[in-house]
Amino acid sequence: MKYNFKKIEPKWQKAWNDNDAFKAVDFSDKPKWYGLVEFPYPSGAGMHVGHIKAYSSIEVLSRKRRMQGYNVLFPIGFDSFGLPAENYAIKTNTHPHDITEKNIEHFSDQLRKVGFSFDWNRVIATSHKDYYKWTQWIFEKLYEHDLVFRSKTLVNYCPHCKVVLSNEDSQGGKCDICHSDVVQLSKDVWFLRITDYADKLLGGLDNVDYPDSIKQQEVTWIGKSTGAFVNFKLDGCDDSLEIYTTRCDTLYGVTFMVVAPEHPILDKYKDQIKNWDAVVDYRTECAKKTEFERTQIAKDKTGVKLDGLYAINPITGKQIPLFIADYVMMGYGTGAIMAVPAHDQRDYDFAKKFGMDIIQVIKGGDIETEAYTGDGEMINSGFLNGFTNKKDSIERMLEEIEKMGIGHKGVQYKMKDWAFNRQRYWGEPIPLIHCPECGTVTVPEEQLPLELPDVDNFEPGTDGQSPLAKIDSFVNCTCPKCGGAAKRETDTMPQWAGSSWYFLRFIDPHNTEAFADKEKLKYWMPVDHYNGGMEHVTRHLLYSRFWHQFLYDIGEVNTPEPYAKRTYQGMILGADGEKMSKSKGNVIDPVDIVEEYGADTLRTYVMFMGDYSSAAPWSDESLKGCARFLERVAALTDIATADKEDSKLEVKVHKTIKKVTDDIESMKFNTAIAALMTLINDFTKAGAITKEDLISFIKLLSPFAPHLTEEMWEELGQNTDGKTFITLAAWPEYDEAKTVDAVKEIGVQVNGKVRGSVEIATDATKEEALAAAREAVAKQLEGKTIVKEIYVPGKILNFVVK
RNA sequence: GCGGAUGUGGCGGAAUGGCAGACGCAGCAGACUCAAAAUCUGCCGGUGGUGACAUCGUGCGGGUUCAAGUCCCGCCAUCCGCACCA
Repeated sequence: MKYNFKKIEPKWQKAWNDNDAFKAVDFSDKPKWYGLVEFPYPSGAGMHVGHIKAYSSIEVLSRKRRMQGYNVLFPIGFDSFGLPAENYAIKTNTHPHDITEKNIEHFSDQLRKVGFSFDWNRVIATSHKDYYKWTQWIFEKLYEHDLVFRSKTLVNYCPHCKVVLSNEDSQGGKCDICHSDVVQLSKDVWFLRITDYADKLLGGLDNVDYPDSIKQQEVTWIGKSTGAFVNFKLDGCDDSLEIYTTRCDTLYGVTFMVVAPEHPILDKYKDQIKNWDAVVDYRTECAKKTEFERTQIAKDKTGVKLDGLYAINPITGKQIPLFIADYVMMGYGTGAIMAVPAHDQRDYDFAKKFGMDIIQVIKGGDIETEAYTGDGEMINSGFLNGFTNKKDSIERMLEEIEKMGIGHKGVQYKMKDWAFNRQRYWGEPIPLIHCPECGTVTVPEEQLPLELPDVDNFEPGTDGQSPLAKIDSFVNCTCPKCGGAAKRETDTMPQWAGSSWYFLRFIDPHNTEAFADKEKLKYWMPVDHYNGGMEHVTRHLLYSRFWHQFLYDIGEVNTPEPYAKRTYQGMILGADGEKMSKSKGNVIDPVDIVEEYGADTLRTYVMFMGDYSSAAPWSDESLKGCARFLERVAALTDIATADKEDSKLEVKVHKTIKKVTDDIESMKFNTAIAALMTLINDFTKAGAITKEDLISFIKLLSPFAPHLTEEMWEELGQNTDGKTFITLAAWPEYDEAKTVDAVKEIGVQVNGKVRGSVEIATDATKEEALAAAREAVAKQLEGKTIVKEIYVPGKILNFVVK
């Protein structure tokens, strides 16, 4: 058969579509399998080869599962709210809605051209009102359960995008969207109380199949630490200063305290602070720095001593000085620390610079040169003296602190609550109403969705308000509670809101009564396998687990965790080994490849190019190698003429079935394809093969190259009615007994070095094997005494000689 | 600094402790062709040797083992994530 991808790819895409070949059936008796990929943001640039790689793993697994008799749900949709569309709208004076719909069309077309086996009956888009109705509904549930709160605090702000960002959206001090420096501003912001779920988010990781790298990254991001809160009385004042520490047992070594420049205690006691001007100057200086700068200047400690304000070390009763310094952050712990210079390098550096006392309380190290952070016997510490175990001394001190009533045990997280409102247009309107009489009220459920109104000007206001604030007809409303005049919240939800629950909507995308039917949820959840990018681990993955855990807690879903298994793909780099980018001119457009080489070649290549979770550079030459492979596959119909199966070939076919079956399961797609290439080499050498062998071969290949194999399947007379697809045919079985060679060539070693090889029957006795081996290396054994003979059947023969 | 990963030919990469380099790419040689492309066949880690063969070889240094890319100890390098986190 000649390989004409231009003809066969549209032919089979149409046939699959016309026959609903990939339709997922609710409540089917077959075992269910829910495979998920991260739905794309429909950008103007169209699909990236990265999308193809990210989707191909679940695509291959889905196709294999269908052949193995599963009822497969493999859906696709669009994460269609977001800033790029809005920015583009501003630039080109168009409407984000129109741009988005056009891009969705374009993306759908591209995805179909690659032949992905999505169930297109279930397509969703987060910007459609029948979808965001339920995003708003879930938000209201969160609100009802006190997981939404408003607070005026220091938040991350992107001056370029003019929006407040969550901590997750400003990792590394850079805006997630435009990569410009984020600044810290005090703003009145809506938060989701994700920290209430910190322990559940941690604990849930024990019950899911995620790679360690992903689990570890989430654990680090959540950043749980256990320690103690301790109150230090301010000398001559009624107030105490509360600190957080993980080493309360070093209390005897505290020689000063440091508070963050933004700490409220400063303003309260500004009359007592004699050098208030210096304090204000220092604060101004700090406020100028971005979060990034502040954490980068880690070497040189700066600070100002508070003149006239002192604290009392509660355990020693000694008066100790107070400082402000920007190495203490307002956002972690209490924004104040007890400094133990002898055993904390930061405190040590600070103490050296400002001439503070350094009292050693743990034996070890050399306090003259640096802080000692290791373990050791407690000294200079009253009742703790002699303790050698850190755990015991902390325990004992905690007891004392609680007895004295100056503190208690506590837990801290690095993760912060989720800053949730965005001062932008193209997102879900937050369904809240501000009533002067009743306070904040949610939009009644029957009024959802709260529709995003049309706007002429998408430019965000300079006053830090969303474009919606300019629409009087939207802003002014009546309070659902008292009927009085009220105003709507005009900010919208962040990019991540819609994607925090989309996998649930796929289960029942057209439901108008609920976000999804409970019975259907019970049938399909959890997602069996979810593949996506490493960059979403501390964003989308964390957020969606949080929402799902919440929905579980209120009885809306039946599984505590949304995803049973999560994997990730490695990036496809440009041919130059650099990350693909327009400015470098190394971007590969998947549609160009489909047009020039066909979708099957593209699909096979992205799965063959290397280890799935590692980055690998694009190579046009290697791509051509895959095109050659498929051409050779097509030509196999010409040699499928043998009547009887060659027994050697039979073993090879069974071995390949086993290997491909197992390798796809463990996501070793590259070696699965390599095994098929090896088999085709064997087929070619044999000159003629049976039709049965060819059928097994094309079945194994069909998840990777579905169009070509579908055409061959038809050519081989297996699809006479036009709808008996290979895509739905039974996956080949192998016979374990037939995966073993009757005779195998085995290496023969002398003192661990290979000196020959010998063909040995699989059922040969040890004596027979050794006898044959002795002959094979007779030259090396001559004049030597054999000390030991090792025979590992099927593996190796080794003689230890003297 | 902490956490995770990786290090193997010219390149992408294979190897449940058992003949390192499967498979593919590139390269070389040959066939076909007036020629080129395509295709097919063969070779293809380094060094020495016409050759069978010898010898070295999986980031570096040690160790365990009949046998180490793989296990253990100590380094080095690169990538990713977190980071003055108290």
